[in-house]
Formats: sequence, structure tokens, C-alpha cells
Amino acid sequence: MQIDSVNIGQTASAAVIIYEALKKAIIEGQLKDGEPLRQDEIARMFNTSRIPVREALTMLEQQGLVATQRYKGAVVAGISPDEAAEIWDFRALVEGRVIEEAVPRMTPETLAAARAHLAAFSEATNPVEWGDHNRRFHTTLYRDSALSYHLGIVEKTLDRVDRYLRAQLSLSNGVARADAEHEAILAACEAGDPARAGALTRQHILGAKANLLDLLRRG
Amino acid sequence: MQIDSVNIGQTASAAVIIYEALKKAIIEGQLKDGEPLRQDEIARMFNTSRIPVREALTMLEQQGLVATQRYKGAVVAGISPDEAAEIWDFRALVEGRVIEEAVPRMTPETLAAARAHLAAFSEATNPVEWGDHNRRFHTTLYRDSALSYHLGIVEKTLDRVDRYLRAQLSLSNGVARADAEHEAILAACEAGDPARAGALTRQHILGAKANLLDLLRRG
DNA sequence: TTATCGAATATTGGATACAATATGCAAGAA
DNA sequence: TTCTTGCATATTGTATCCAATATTCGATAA
Repeated sequence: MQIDSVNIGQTASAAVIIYEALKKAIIEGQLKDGEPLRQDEIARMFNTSRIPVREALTMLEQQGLVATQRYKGAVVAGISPDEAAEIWDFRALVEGRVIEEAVPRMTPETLAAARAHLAAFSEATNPVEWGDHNRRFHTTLYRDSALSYHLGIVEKTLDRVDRYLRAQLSLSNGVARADAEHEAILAACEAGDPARAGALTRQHILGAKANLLDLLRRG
Repeated sequence: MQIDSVNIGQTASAAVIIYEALKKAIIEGQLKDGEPLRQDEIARMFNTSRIPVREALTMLEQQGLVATQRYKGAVVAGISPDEAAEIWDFRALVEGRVIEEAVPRMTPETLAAARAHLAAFSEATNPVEWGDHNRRFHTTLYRDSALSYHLGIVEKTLDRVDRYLRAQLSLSNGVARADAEHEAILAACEAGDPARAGALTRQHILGAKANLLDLLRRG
């Protein structure tokens, strides 16, 4: 048959739609740390019953994006400076390794896509855009590693700290510095030097960690 | 007040009880790969409605232990040889790093506990016991790293591959070899040598990977 | 006043009922 | 026969309703 078909079995259920919307709102910081998520209120917003809302909250809890107490409900889960520090260390470890695997397999299309995100990043003017292009730049470079388990963990980890990443970028000269470091990482990828790409990625993440901790501890 | 209190707010909901029971059954291999998990059947087994069963299945899906298709239901999620290989690489990366952080902080109590698991491991006589003591031996050694995010990821990863780990141990001389390697790792910890403990842990995991891949590829 | 108790309200957890979809099977057409 | 089609059944997704618990707020007593 010659029909553009969509696999209806994989269309989203109400629970998944709600999950993705809430996740986006949390990640983008529209819902603040500690803010309660009332089932009834969310159900009304999406014009459903509370059942799919509860499933969505269950998913978010598994991802560590909300914290739930029995009979008390769910709140947006924040992150302590210690946790943040540890997560940045974890990122350096895993993302450094992933990019090392990716560089030897990297296609010209991937490099072009990364360069486009890099350009968009430096032209962006607000935190959400910075965060978005920053993240896409990095994950694009990881893609060709074809390490699906690693990539899944990286995405979940980034979801968890996206808000704080954006805050760090918004610091004075956060964007300028990231921009320069991105350029160096991309150059290493283009040069086909996995070790250098890995080392620069680790440095980039650990530098951001120091920057962020400064921010978190002061305010 | 001087009363032994339990925080009732943290007692398990029906969904959590069902989740843990199903997780245990999947991890221990009582539920085979691809086996369908019928909501109705599970609900009858636990004498509840399907609502908490669905929450439990949602949690398991987030952990990657079951795969769900809309209107078709959930099945126990297996793992391909490629995925297994990648997950063992991931384990080597993360667990190697974690033990390096743990060794300088390791207490005598931890070392004693690890040694007890090691003894129990070599005396065990069936796959479930091997798997159990093996896992506890390793996670005990990781504990003092106090890297809670890393540890959470490690536990989830181990949950995901526990079945295959056990299969690998059950291979001819799998236990004997693991036993010798565990002894060496523990010795490095007792000697307070993080780099050696890390290197041995990585070797241990990557050796098991080769062993397992052989098993998976042959059938 | 201030602390404590209790009822009223709000909110979550779970059961039941209904709707949407998948699956299996029988009947008919090629 | 073998393939298709439509119906009956099975299963999942969601709505509605009830139960269990938390929270708020006013009344009362010290």
C-alpha cells in the first residue's frame, strides 16, 4: 500500500500527554520547586478525570521530577547544592565517555546539525532558548555513539537538572564562556579526536558545576 | 516522646506493594521475558482493583522492566545482546568510578559486611543466592561513596540486568572466577587503594560482559 | 490571649462502571 | 482450501463514585 500511515497503537494516551506537558513545565521552570501539583486542578486543565493525571504524576515521580507523599500529594522536586554537584560529576563521567564513542562514528550531517545549534545558541537572547540550543548541541554530538542506554540516562539526567543548567547559563558571561567551550568541543569532533572531545566535554561540565555551585550557595 | 514510631505517611500504598512484588518476580526471573502482565489477573492476585495495578505497571515501565503498548498491555521487557553489552560497559564506567570514591571513605563495618557477603557468596548453592550475595557484595562496597545519584542509577541498572547477571554467574566456573575477582577487589579496598579497586572492578565487569555475550549469542 | 479540640472542607487512594480497542473465531467468497 | 469480513469476547483506558486521610478554622478552656 502507498499510504502515509501512522501507527495508531503508538499515539499518546491522555496520561502520556499530561506527563509530557507537566514535564515540560517543570523543566522550563514554569512550575517552581516545591509547588504542589493538585490532581483535580490538573485534571480540569486537561479536561480529563484524575486517573490519567495520577499516572502522569507516577511517571514524573519515577523520573525524580516530583516528590509524592501518601495522602498529601505531589510537589515539584528541587535539588540541593550537594545533589547538584554530584549530578554534574555524573554528567562529566558519562557524557565524556559517550562523546568519545561518538566521535569516530560522527557523520557530516551530525557535525552540521551541531554547528547549527551552536550558531543558534550564540544568537539566542533568553534563558529558555539558551538552554534548548545548549542541550541540543550536546545531545546531537552524542547521538552517533549509538549507546542507547547511556543516551537514555543522559537525557533523564538532563531533564532532572535542566532548570539549574539554565540558571547557570544565565550567569554573567555564562553564555559567552559556554560558547567558546562549545566551539572547542566541536573542533575536536571535526578533527576526529575522541580523547580531546572527551576531555573538553568533561572540563566544560565541571567548569559549569563550579559556576553553578557558586550560584546555589550564594542564593 | 519516647515511642518507637513509624511514619504512617510513608507506609506503602497498594500500588507500591504490587510494584515491588512484580519487580522482584521479574528480577528473579519468575516472570520470563515477553510474558504478558494482565491487569485483571494481577488485580485478582492482590485482591485490589486494576487502578493500583496500573500504577505499578507504569512504574515498572519507567524502569524499563516492562514494555507497554496502548490497548495491548504490558509484557516483561527482555534485553538484546547489544543492549546487554552496552549496559555492562555502562556498569564498568559508573561502578568503577563509584568505588574509587568509596574506598577513601570506607569504614571497617563496610569492609566486614562486604567480607560476609563474599563468604556467603562462595557458600551459596543456587543462582538466586549467588545473584543476591554478588549484588550485595558490590553495592556494599559502593555505599560509602555517598554518591546518592550514582548509587540510584547503579541500582536501577542492576535491576534491569539482574536476570542476565545471574545467568552469567551460573555458567561453568562463573562463580569460582567471580569469587577470586571479588577477593582481589576487597583486598584493594582494605589496602585503601582506590585506583586498584576501580581498575579491578572495571575488569571484573568487563570480563563478565565477555562471558555473558558468549552465552547470549550462542543461545 | 493562646493552646487544644473537633467539625467542616479539601485532597488523595481505590473500587466500580463504562468506553475504546484488540483478538479470536466462525461464516462466506474467491 | 484459503482468504476476508464481521461479530463476540477479552483487555485496556478513562470517568465517576466512595473511602481514607490531611488541613483549615472556629469554639472552648486554661
